[in-house]
Amino acid sequence: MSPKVSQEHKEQRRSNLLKAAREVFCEHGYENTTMKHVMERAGVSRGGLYQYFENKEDLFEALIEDELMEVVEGSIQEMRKQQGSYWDVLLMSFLGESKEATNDMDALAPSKLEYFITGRNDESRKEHARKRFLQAYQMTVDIIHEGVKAGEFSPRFKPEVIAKSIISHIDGMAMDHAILDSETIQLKEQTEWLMGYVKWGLGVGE
Amino acid sequence: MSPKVSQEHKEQRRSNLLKAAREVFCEHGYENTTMKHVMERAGVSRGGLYQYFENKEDLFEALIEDELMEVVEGSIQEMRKQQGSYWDVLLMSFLGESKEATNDMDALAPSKLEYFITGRNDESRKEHARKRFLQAYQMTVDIIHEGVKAGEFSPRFKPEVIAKSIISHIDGMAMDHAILDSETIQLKEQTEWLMGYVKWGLGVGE
DNA sequence: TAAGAAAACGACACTAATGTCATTTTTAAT
DNA sequence: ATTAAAAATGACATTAGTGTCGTTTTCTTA
Repeated sequence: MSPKVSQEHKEQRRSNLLKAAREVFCEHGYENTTMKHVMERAGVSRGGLYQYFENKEDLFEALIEDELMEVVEGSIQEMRKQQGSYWDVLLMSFLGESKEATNDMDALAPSKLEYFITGRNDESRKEHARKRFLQAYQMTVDIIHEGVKAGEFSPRFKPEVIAKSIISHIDGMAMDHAILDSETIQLKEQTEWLMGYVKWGLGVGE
Repeated sequence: MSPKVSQEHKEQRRSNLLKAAREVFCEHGYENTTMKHVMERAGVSRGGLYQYFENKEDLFEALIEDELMEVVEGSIQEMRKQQGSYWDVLLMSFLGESKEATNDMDALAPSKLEYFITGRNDESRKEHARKRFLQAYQMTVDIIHEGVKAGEFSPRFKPEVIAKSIISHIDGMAMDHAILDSETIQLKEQTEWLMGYVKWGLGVGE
C-alpha cells in the first residue's frame, strides 16, 4: 500500500550527485560552479538535484562534511603504540600513512578555502570554519602535549603557537598551490622543511 | 575653444572612487561587493563610476596596482648599510620599519586572496598572481643570497625553499586571519615564531 | 497487474546584478 | 555671457542564475 523507493537507491543517487559535485567544484571552484553544472555532470534534472540539496551551499557542506567524518581517529595513546613515537604520530597525521611529503594536494582544497574566505561575513559559515580550524589545532596540540609529557619533546617555543603555525603554513601552501603549481611553490620540499623546523621547534629527542 | 575638465579634478574623483572601493571591498570582500555598493559609498552615479573603471575587476586591479608601486624599494646593499645586517633587512621587509611583529593585518588582504583564488581559472588573473608571488619570492631570496655571500647566513636548508616557505606561511596567516581573528590565530606570536625558525633555518650568525 | 506514493522532470517566474546610452549638467576657455 | 567639450546622471535592456511547482515517470507493495 505504501511503496517507497528503496533506501539504497536514494543513497546511491545522492552519492552520485556528490561525486558529480566534487568533480565540477574541483574544476571550476566554488563560486564559479552553478547548480546547472552539477545537474549536467550528474545527468540529472534541475528538480532531481534540488530534491536532495536545497542549494549550492547545502551541497558543498554535504561534500565537506562527508570528509570530516573520515578524519575521526582513535586515541593518541593508541596511535603512539602503533607509530612508535609521538613525533611519528604527528608526521602521520599531516602526511598520511607513508609519513612522506609529496607534491600532491587535495583537489578540493582550493574550493574549500574559497568557500570559507568568501563566506567570512556569514556567521554560520564562519562558525563552521572556526570549528574546522580548532579541530585541526586541537588534534595537533594534543599530540604535542602528550609528547612533552612523555619527555619526547622539549619545545623551544609555545606548543600552542607551533600547532597553529603548522596549520597556517599548510593553509598557505594550499592557497598558493591553488593559484600557482606544486613545482613553483615546491610543495614537497616546503613540507620537508616545515617538518624540519617543527622538529627543531619541538626539540624532538633532545 | 576646447575646455577640458582639469586633470586634477579627474584624479581627485578617481582617487575618491578608489577610496570608496577600498572601504566596501574591505567590508564585504571581493565577490560580495557590487558596483552599486561602490557607487553608493562614493556618492556617484552608475555612469559616473563606469566612466573611470570598466568593471569590478578593473576597479580592484587598479586598487592593488596602486599599492604594488609603493613596495618598490632601493637596492639590497643600500638597505644593508641602513639596517646593519642582512637579517635586519629581512626583518624589515616583512615587519616594516619597527621590525616588530604585531597583530595587525592589511585589511584588504582577505579580499586579495579571494580575488586571486576565485580567479585561479582565469589566465590573466593567474598570471598576475604568479607575478606577485614571484616578486615577493625574488626579493626574499635575493636578500638571503646576499646574506650567504657575506657570510652572515649559513643555511641549514635550501634558501629558495625557505623563501617560498616564508611567503606561504604569511599567506596562510592572512587566510586564517580572514576567517578567524588575530587573537585566535595568535598572529603576533606566530610571526615571532616564524622569524625564530627562519633565523635558525638560515643559521644566522653561526 | 493495478495502485498510489514518492522521485524525477523541466518549464517558468523571479531576482540581482551588469554594462550601455540618450540626456542633462558642469566646466574652462573665449 | 557664450560655447562646446567632456563628465555625470539614471533609466533601461540584458544576462545568468536561482528555486518552485504542476506534471510525468518509476518503483514497490499488495
